[in-house]
Amino acid sequence: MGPTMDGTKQQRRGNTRQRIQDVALALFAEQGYEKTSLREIAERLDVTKAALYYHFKTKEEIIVSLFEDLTKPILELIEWGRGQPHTLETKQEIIRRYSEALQGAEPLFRFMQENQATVRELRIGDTFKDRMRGLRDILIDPEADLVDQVRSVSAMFTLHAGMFVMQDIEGDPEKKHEAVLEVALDLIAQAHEHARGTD
Amino acid sequence: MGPTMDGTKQQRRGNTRQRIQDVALALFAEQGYEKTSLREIAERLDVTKAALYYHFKTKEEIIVSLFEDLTKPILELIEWGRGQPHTLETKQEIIRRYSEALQGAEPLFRFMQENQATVRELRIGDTFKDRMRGLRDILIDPEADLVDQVRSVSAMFTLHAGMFVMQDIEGDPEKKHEAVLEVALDLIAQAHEHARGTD
Amino acid sequence: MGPTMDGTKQQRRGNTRQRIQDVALALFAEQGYEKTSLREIAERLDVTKAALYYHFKTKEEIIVSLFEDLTKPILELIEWGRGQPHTLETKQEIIRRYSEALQGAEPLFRFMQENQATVRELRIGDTFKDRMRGLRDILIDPEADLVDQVRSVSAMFTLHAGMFVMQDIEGDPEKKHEAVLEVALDLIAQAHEHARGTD
Amino acid sequence: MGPTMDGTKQQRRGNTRQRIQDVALALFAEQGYEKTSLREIAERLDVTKAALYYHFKTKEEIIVSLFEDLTKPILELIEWGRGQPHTLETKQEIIRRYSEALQGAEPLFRFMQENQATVRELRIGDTFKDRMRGLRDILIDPEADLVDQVRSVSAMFTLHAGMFVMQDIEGDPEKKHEAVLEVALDLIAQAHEHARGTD
DNA sequence: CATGAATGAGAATTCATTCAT
DNA sequence: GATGAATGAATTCTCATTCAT
Repeated sequence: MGPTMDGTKQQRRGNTRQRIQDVALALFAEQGYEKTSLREIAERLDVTKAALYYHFKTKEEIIVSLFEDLTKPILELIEWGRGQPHTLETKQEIIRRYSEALQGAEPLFRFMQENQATVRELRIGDTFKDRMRGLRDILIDPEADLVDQVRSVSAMFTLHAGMFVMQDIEGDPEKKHEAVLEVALDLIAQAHEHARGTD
Repeated sequence: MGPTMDGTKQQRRGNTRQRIQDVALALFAEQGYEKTSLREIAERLDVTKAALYYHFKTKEEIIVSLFEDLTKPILELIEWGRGQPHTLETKQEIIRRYSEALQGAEPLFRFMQENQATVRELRIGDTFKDRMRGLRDILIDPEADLVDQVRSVSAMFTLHAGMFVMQDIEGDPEKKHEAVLEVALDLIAQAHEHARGTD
Repeated sequence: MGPTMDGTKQQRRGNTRQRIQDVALALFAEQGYEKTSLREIAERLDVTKAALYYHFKTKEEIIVSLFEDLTKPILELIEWGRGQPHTLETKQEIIRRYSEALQGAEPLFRFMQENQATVRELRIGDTFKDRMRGLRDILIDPEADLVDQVRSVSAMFTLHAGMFVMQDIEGDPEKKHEAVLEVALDLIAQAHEHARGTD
Repeated sequence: MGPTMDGTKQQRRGNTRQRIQDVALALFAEQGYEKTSLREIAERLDVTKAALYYHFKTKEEIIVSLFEDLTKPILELIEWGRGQPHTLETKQEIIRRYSEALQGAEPLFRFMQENQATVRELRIGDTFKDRMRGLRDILIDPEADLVDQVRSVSAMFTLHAGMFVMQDIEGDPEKKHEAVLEVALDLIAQAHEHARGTD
């Protein structure tokens, strides 16, 4: 007498919350947050709007929960980075792992990138900005040349651009990804070298 | 008993269309397109919503008109670039002028960047993408190494990042701008050099 | 074989039913019936909404049960009054005991007074009106002068007003209560005297 | 081509706001505030819900506007009373004019009385309480005997009771009204006399 | 040029209620 | 005795848009 008596009907177990998150994220990423209505999410799941409200108190809470669940790796990355010496190796490791984290939650980050205006007004807005700043502060030497500071920021944004803009450049995705990572690592290396020379 | 009975009130001549555009752009850039209602725009201008409809047939047309008015420099830049040889000098000139164009219409580009999901669904979406691609095709050598192609794209995005993300790095705005430009030019130069070697 | 099937005093072992009533009454009295949701009641008790439905078939049944439990003294008072002669003493006793009944179930009566529009649509509405009429018919001599009939009604309402409006007049609560009772008794006495004179 | 082209259609002039107020007050008084939905009001007027929102920003604003329009006489009465000496004549005049004011806006006052719990949460709640206190302070001598203070309050509440409760006592409405007024005046007189004696 | 009045569609949210477990 | 999960109906409110004047 398990909770699933047949495989034909949908499994109404404890996974509804998860399914809401999945569908919501897909729609948010595709159409944007404002353009995605709860009606649409509910319809796609074949439940009522009220069911969504059983699992999430507000529409915002859906995106907040996604954010919290999916950006944990980045939070951990920042915490790890803070404890490391500001060496080139650390920075390279940050870039590499950040790249991986981005890929691990691609739809969420596409959403964050394409709905910045919206996100700014949401509760996650500040949290997100804080994290970006956290990463930046690990990558940047505050006394470094301004140009090199820009290089570090540029490295991060190259990864972002790599996710979205590079998509319509032809080529093997795997290869493109490697190329993006290489440019980012290169920028970081350039930024770091000069800084050393300046020391 | 015309609309202007005294000269004390603001000059309600023929500039209403322009004023609508200004206020709309400011609000779109600040809050996003969906979150900005026509009521809000009208209120800020102290006219009725219906007045907006005298000047623009739809809400979308307001943003379209802004886009068309403000991105003309970029369109011209692309046309100019297409007629030039693919030399480093050309590319550098493109980067320089693109940077200027971005600054000349900062709120619009901030809006485009922060409302990508929305923009994609709007009529301007495709136009914008086409322009980005136009620029890219001038900057990129299709036979170049993938890594160098990424460098070129990265140069463009460094300019974008420079507009928005760099804002909360401290420093003289003028100097920051120069630094951003330098990194972009540097990336372009690196991309070009290798390509030459490959030739 | 229902969980509550005895006519004697309740005080069931599982006191949840009682707790629901207590919390519900407190909230109904504070915020009104419509503004108080079952979710709120359940949350305050730290049970689920469904638990409420185990004890009461509907929201209305909660207030009905409260009404029935708490107005029994008044029902008994009416029954007692009906068997008495229409003397001044009887009327005075009614007023005195009514005043006590009101105080014994203050939150309920505050609720009834402040939610008349709602109560009217509920099942208890008619019952309540019947009781009020019952009391009135004991206090009023139908052949008495209209002015004296008003005096009798006014006596009752003075008690009501005493409960709620007098609260923000300063003074010892006990003393205020006595003063209210005195005015009510006085009105009844005046009404009665004239009636006698008319006889 | 005046605003009315035919008599068949409803007169869509400047009276919609007024019509909304009328229908809303009727429904609020009949069913209570919460039980009356904007849909119902709109349907009864044969306009859309959105039309209501053109004239009133929120549901609450409808009742606020009614309150402000209809209780002005009472406000003026209080202001007048404040400037008068605290004689019996003044108090009697207050009672008389208050009684008239109540009758002039009967549905509103019935609504206020029967929806006190709701009104308390609304913006008008405090205003209303203030007015009641204003009246009370004119009628009451603060150094008077507590019993006489109660008499004054009771006079006011007799008028209230007279509006609503007396309805189901048989008799000519005009006569009943006079009787109610007489009892109220009587209470005020009794309260005043004693006070004089105490002075 | 512009307004006043209105609409139709749709949004997020809340509620009392149900029922299998 | 109670819960977890869900529903259906309703609610307040907002928005882009229209049109006669």
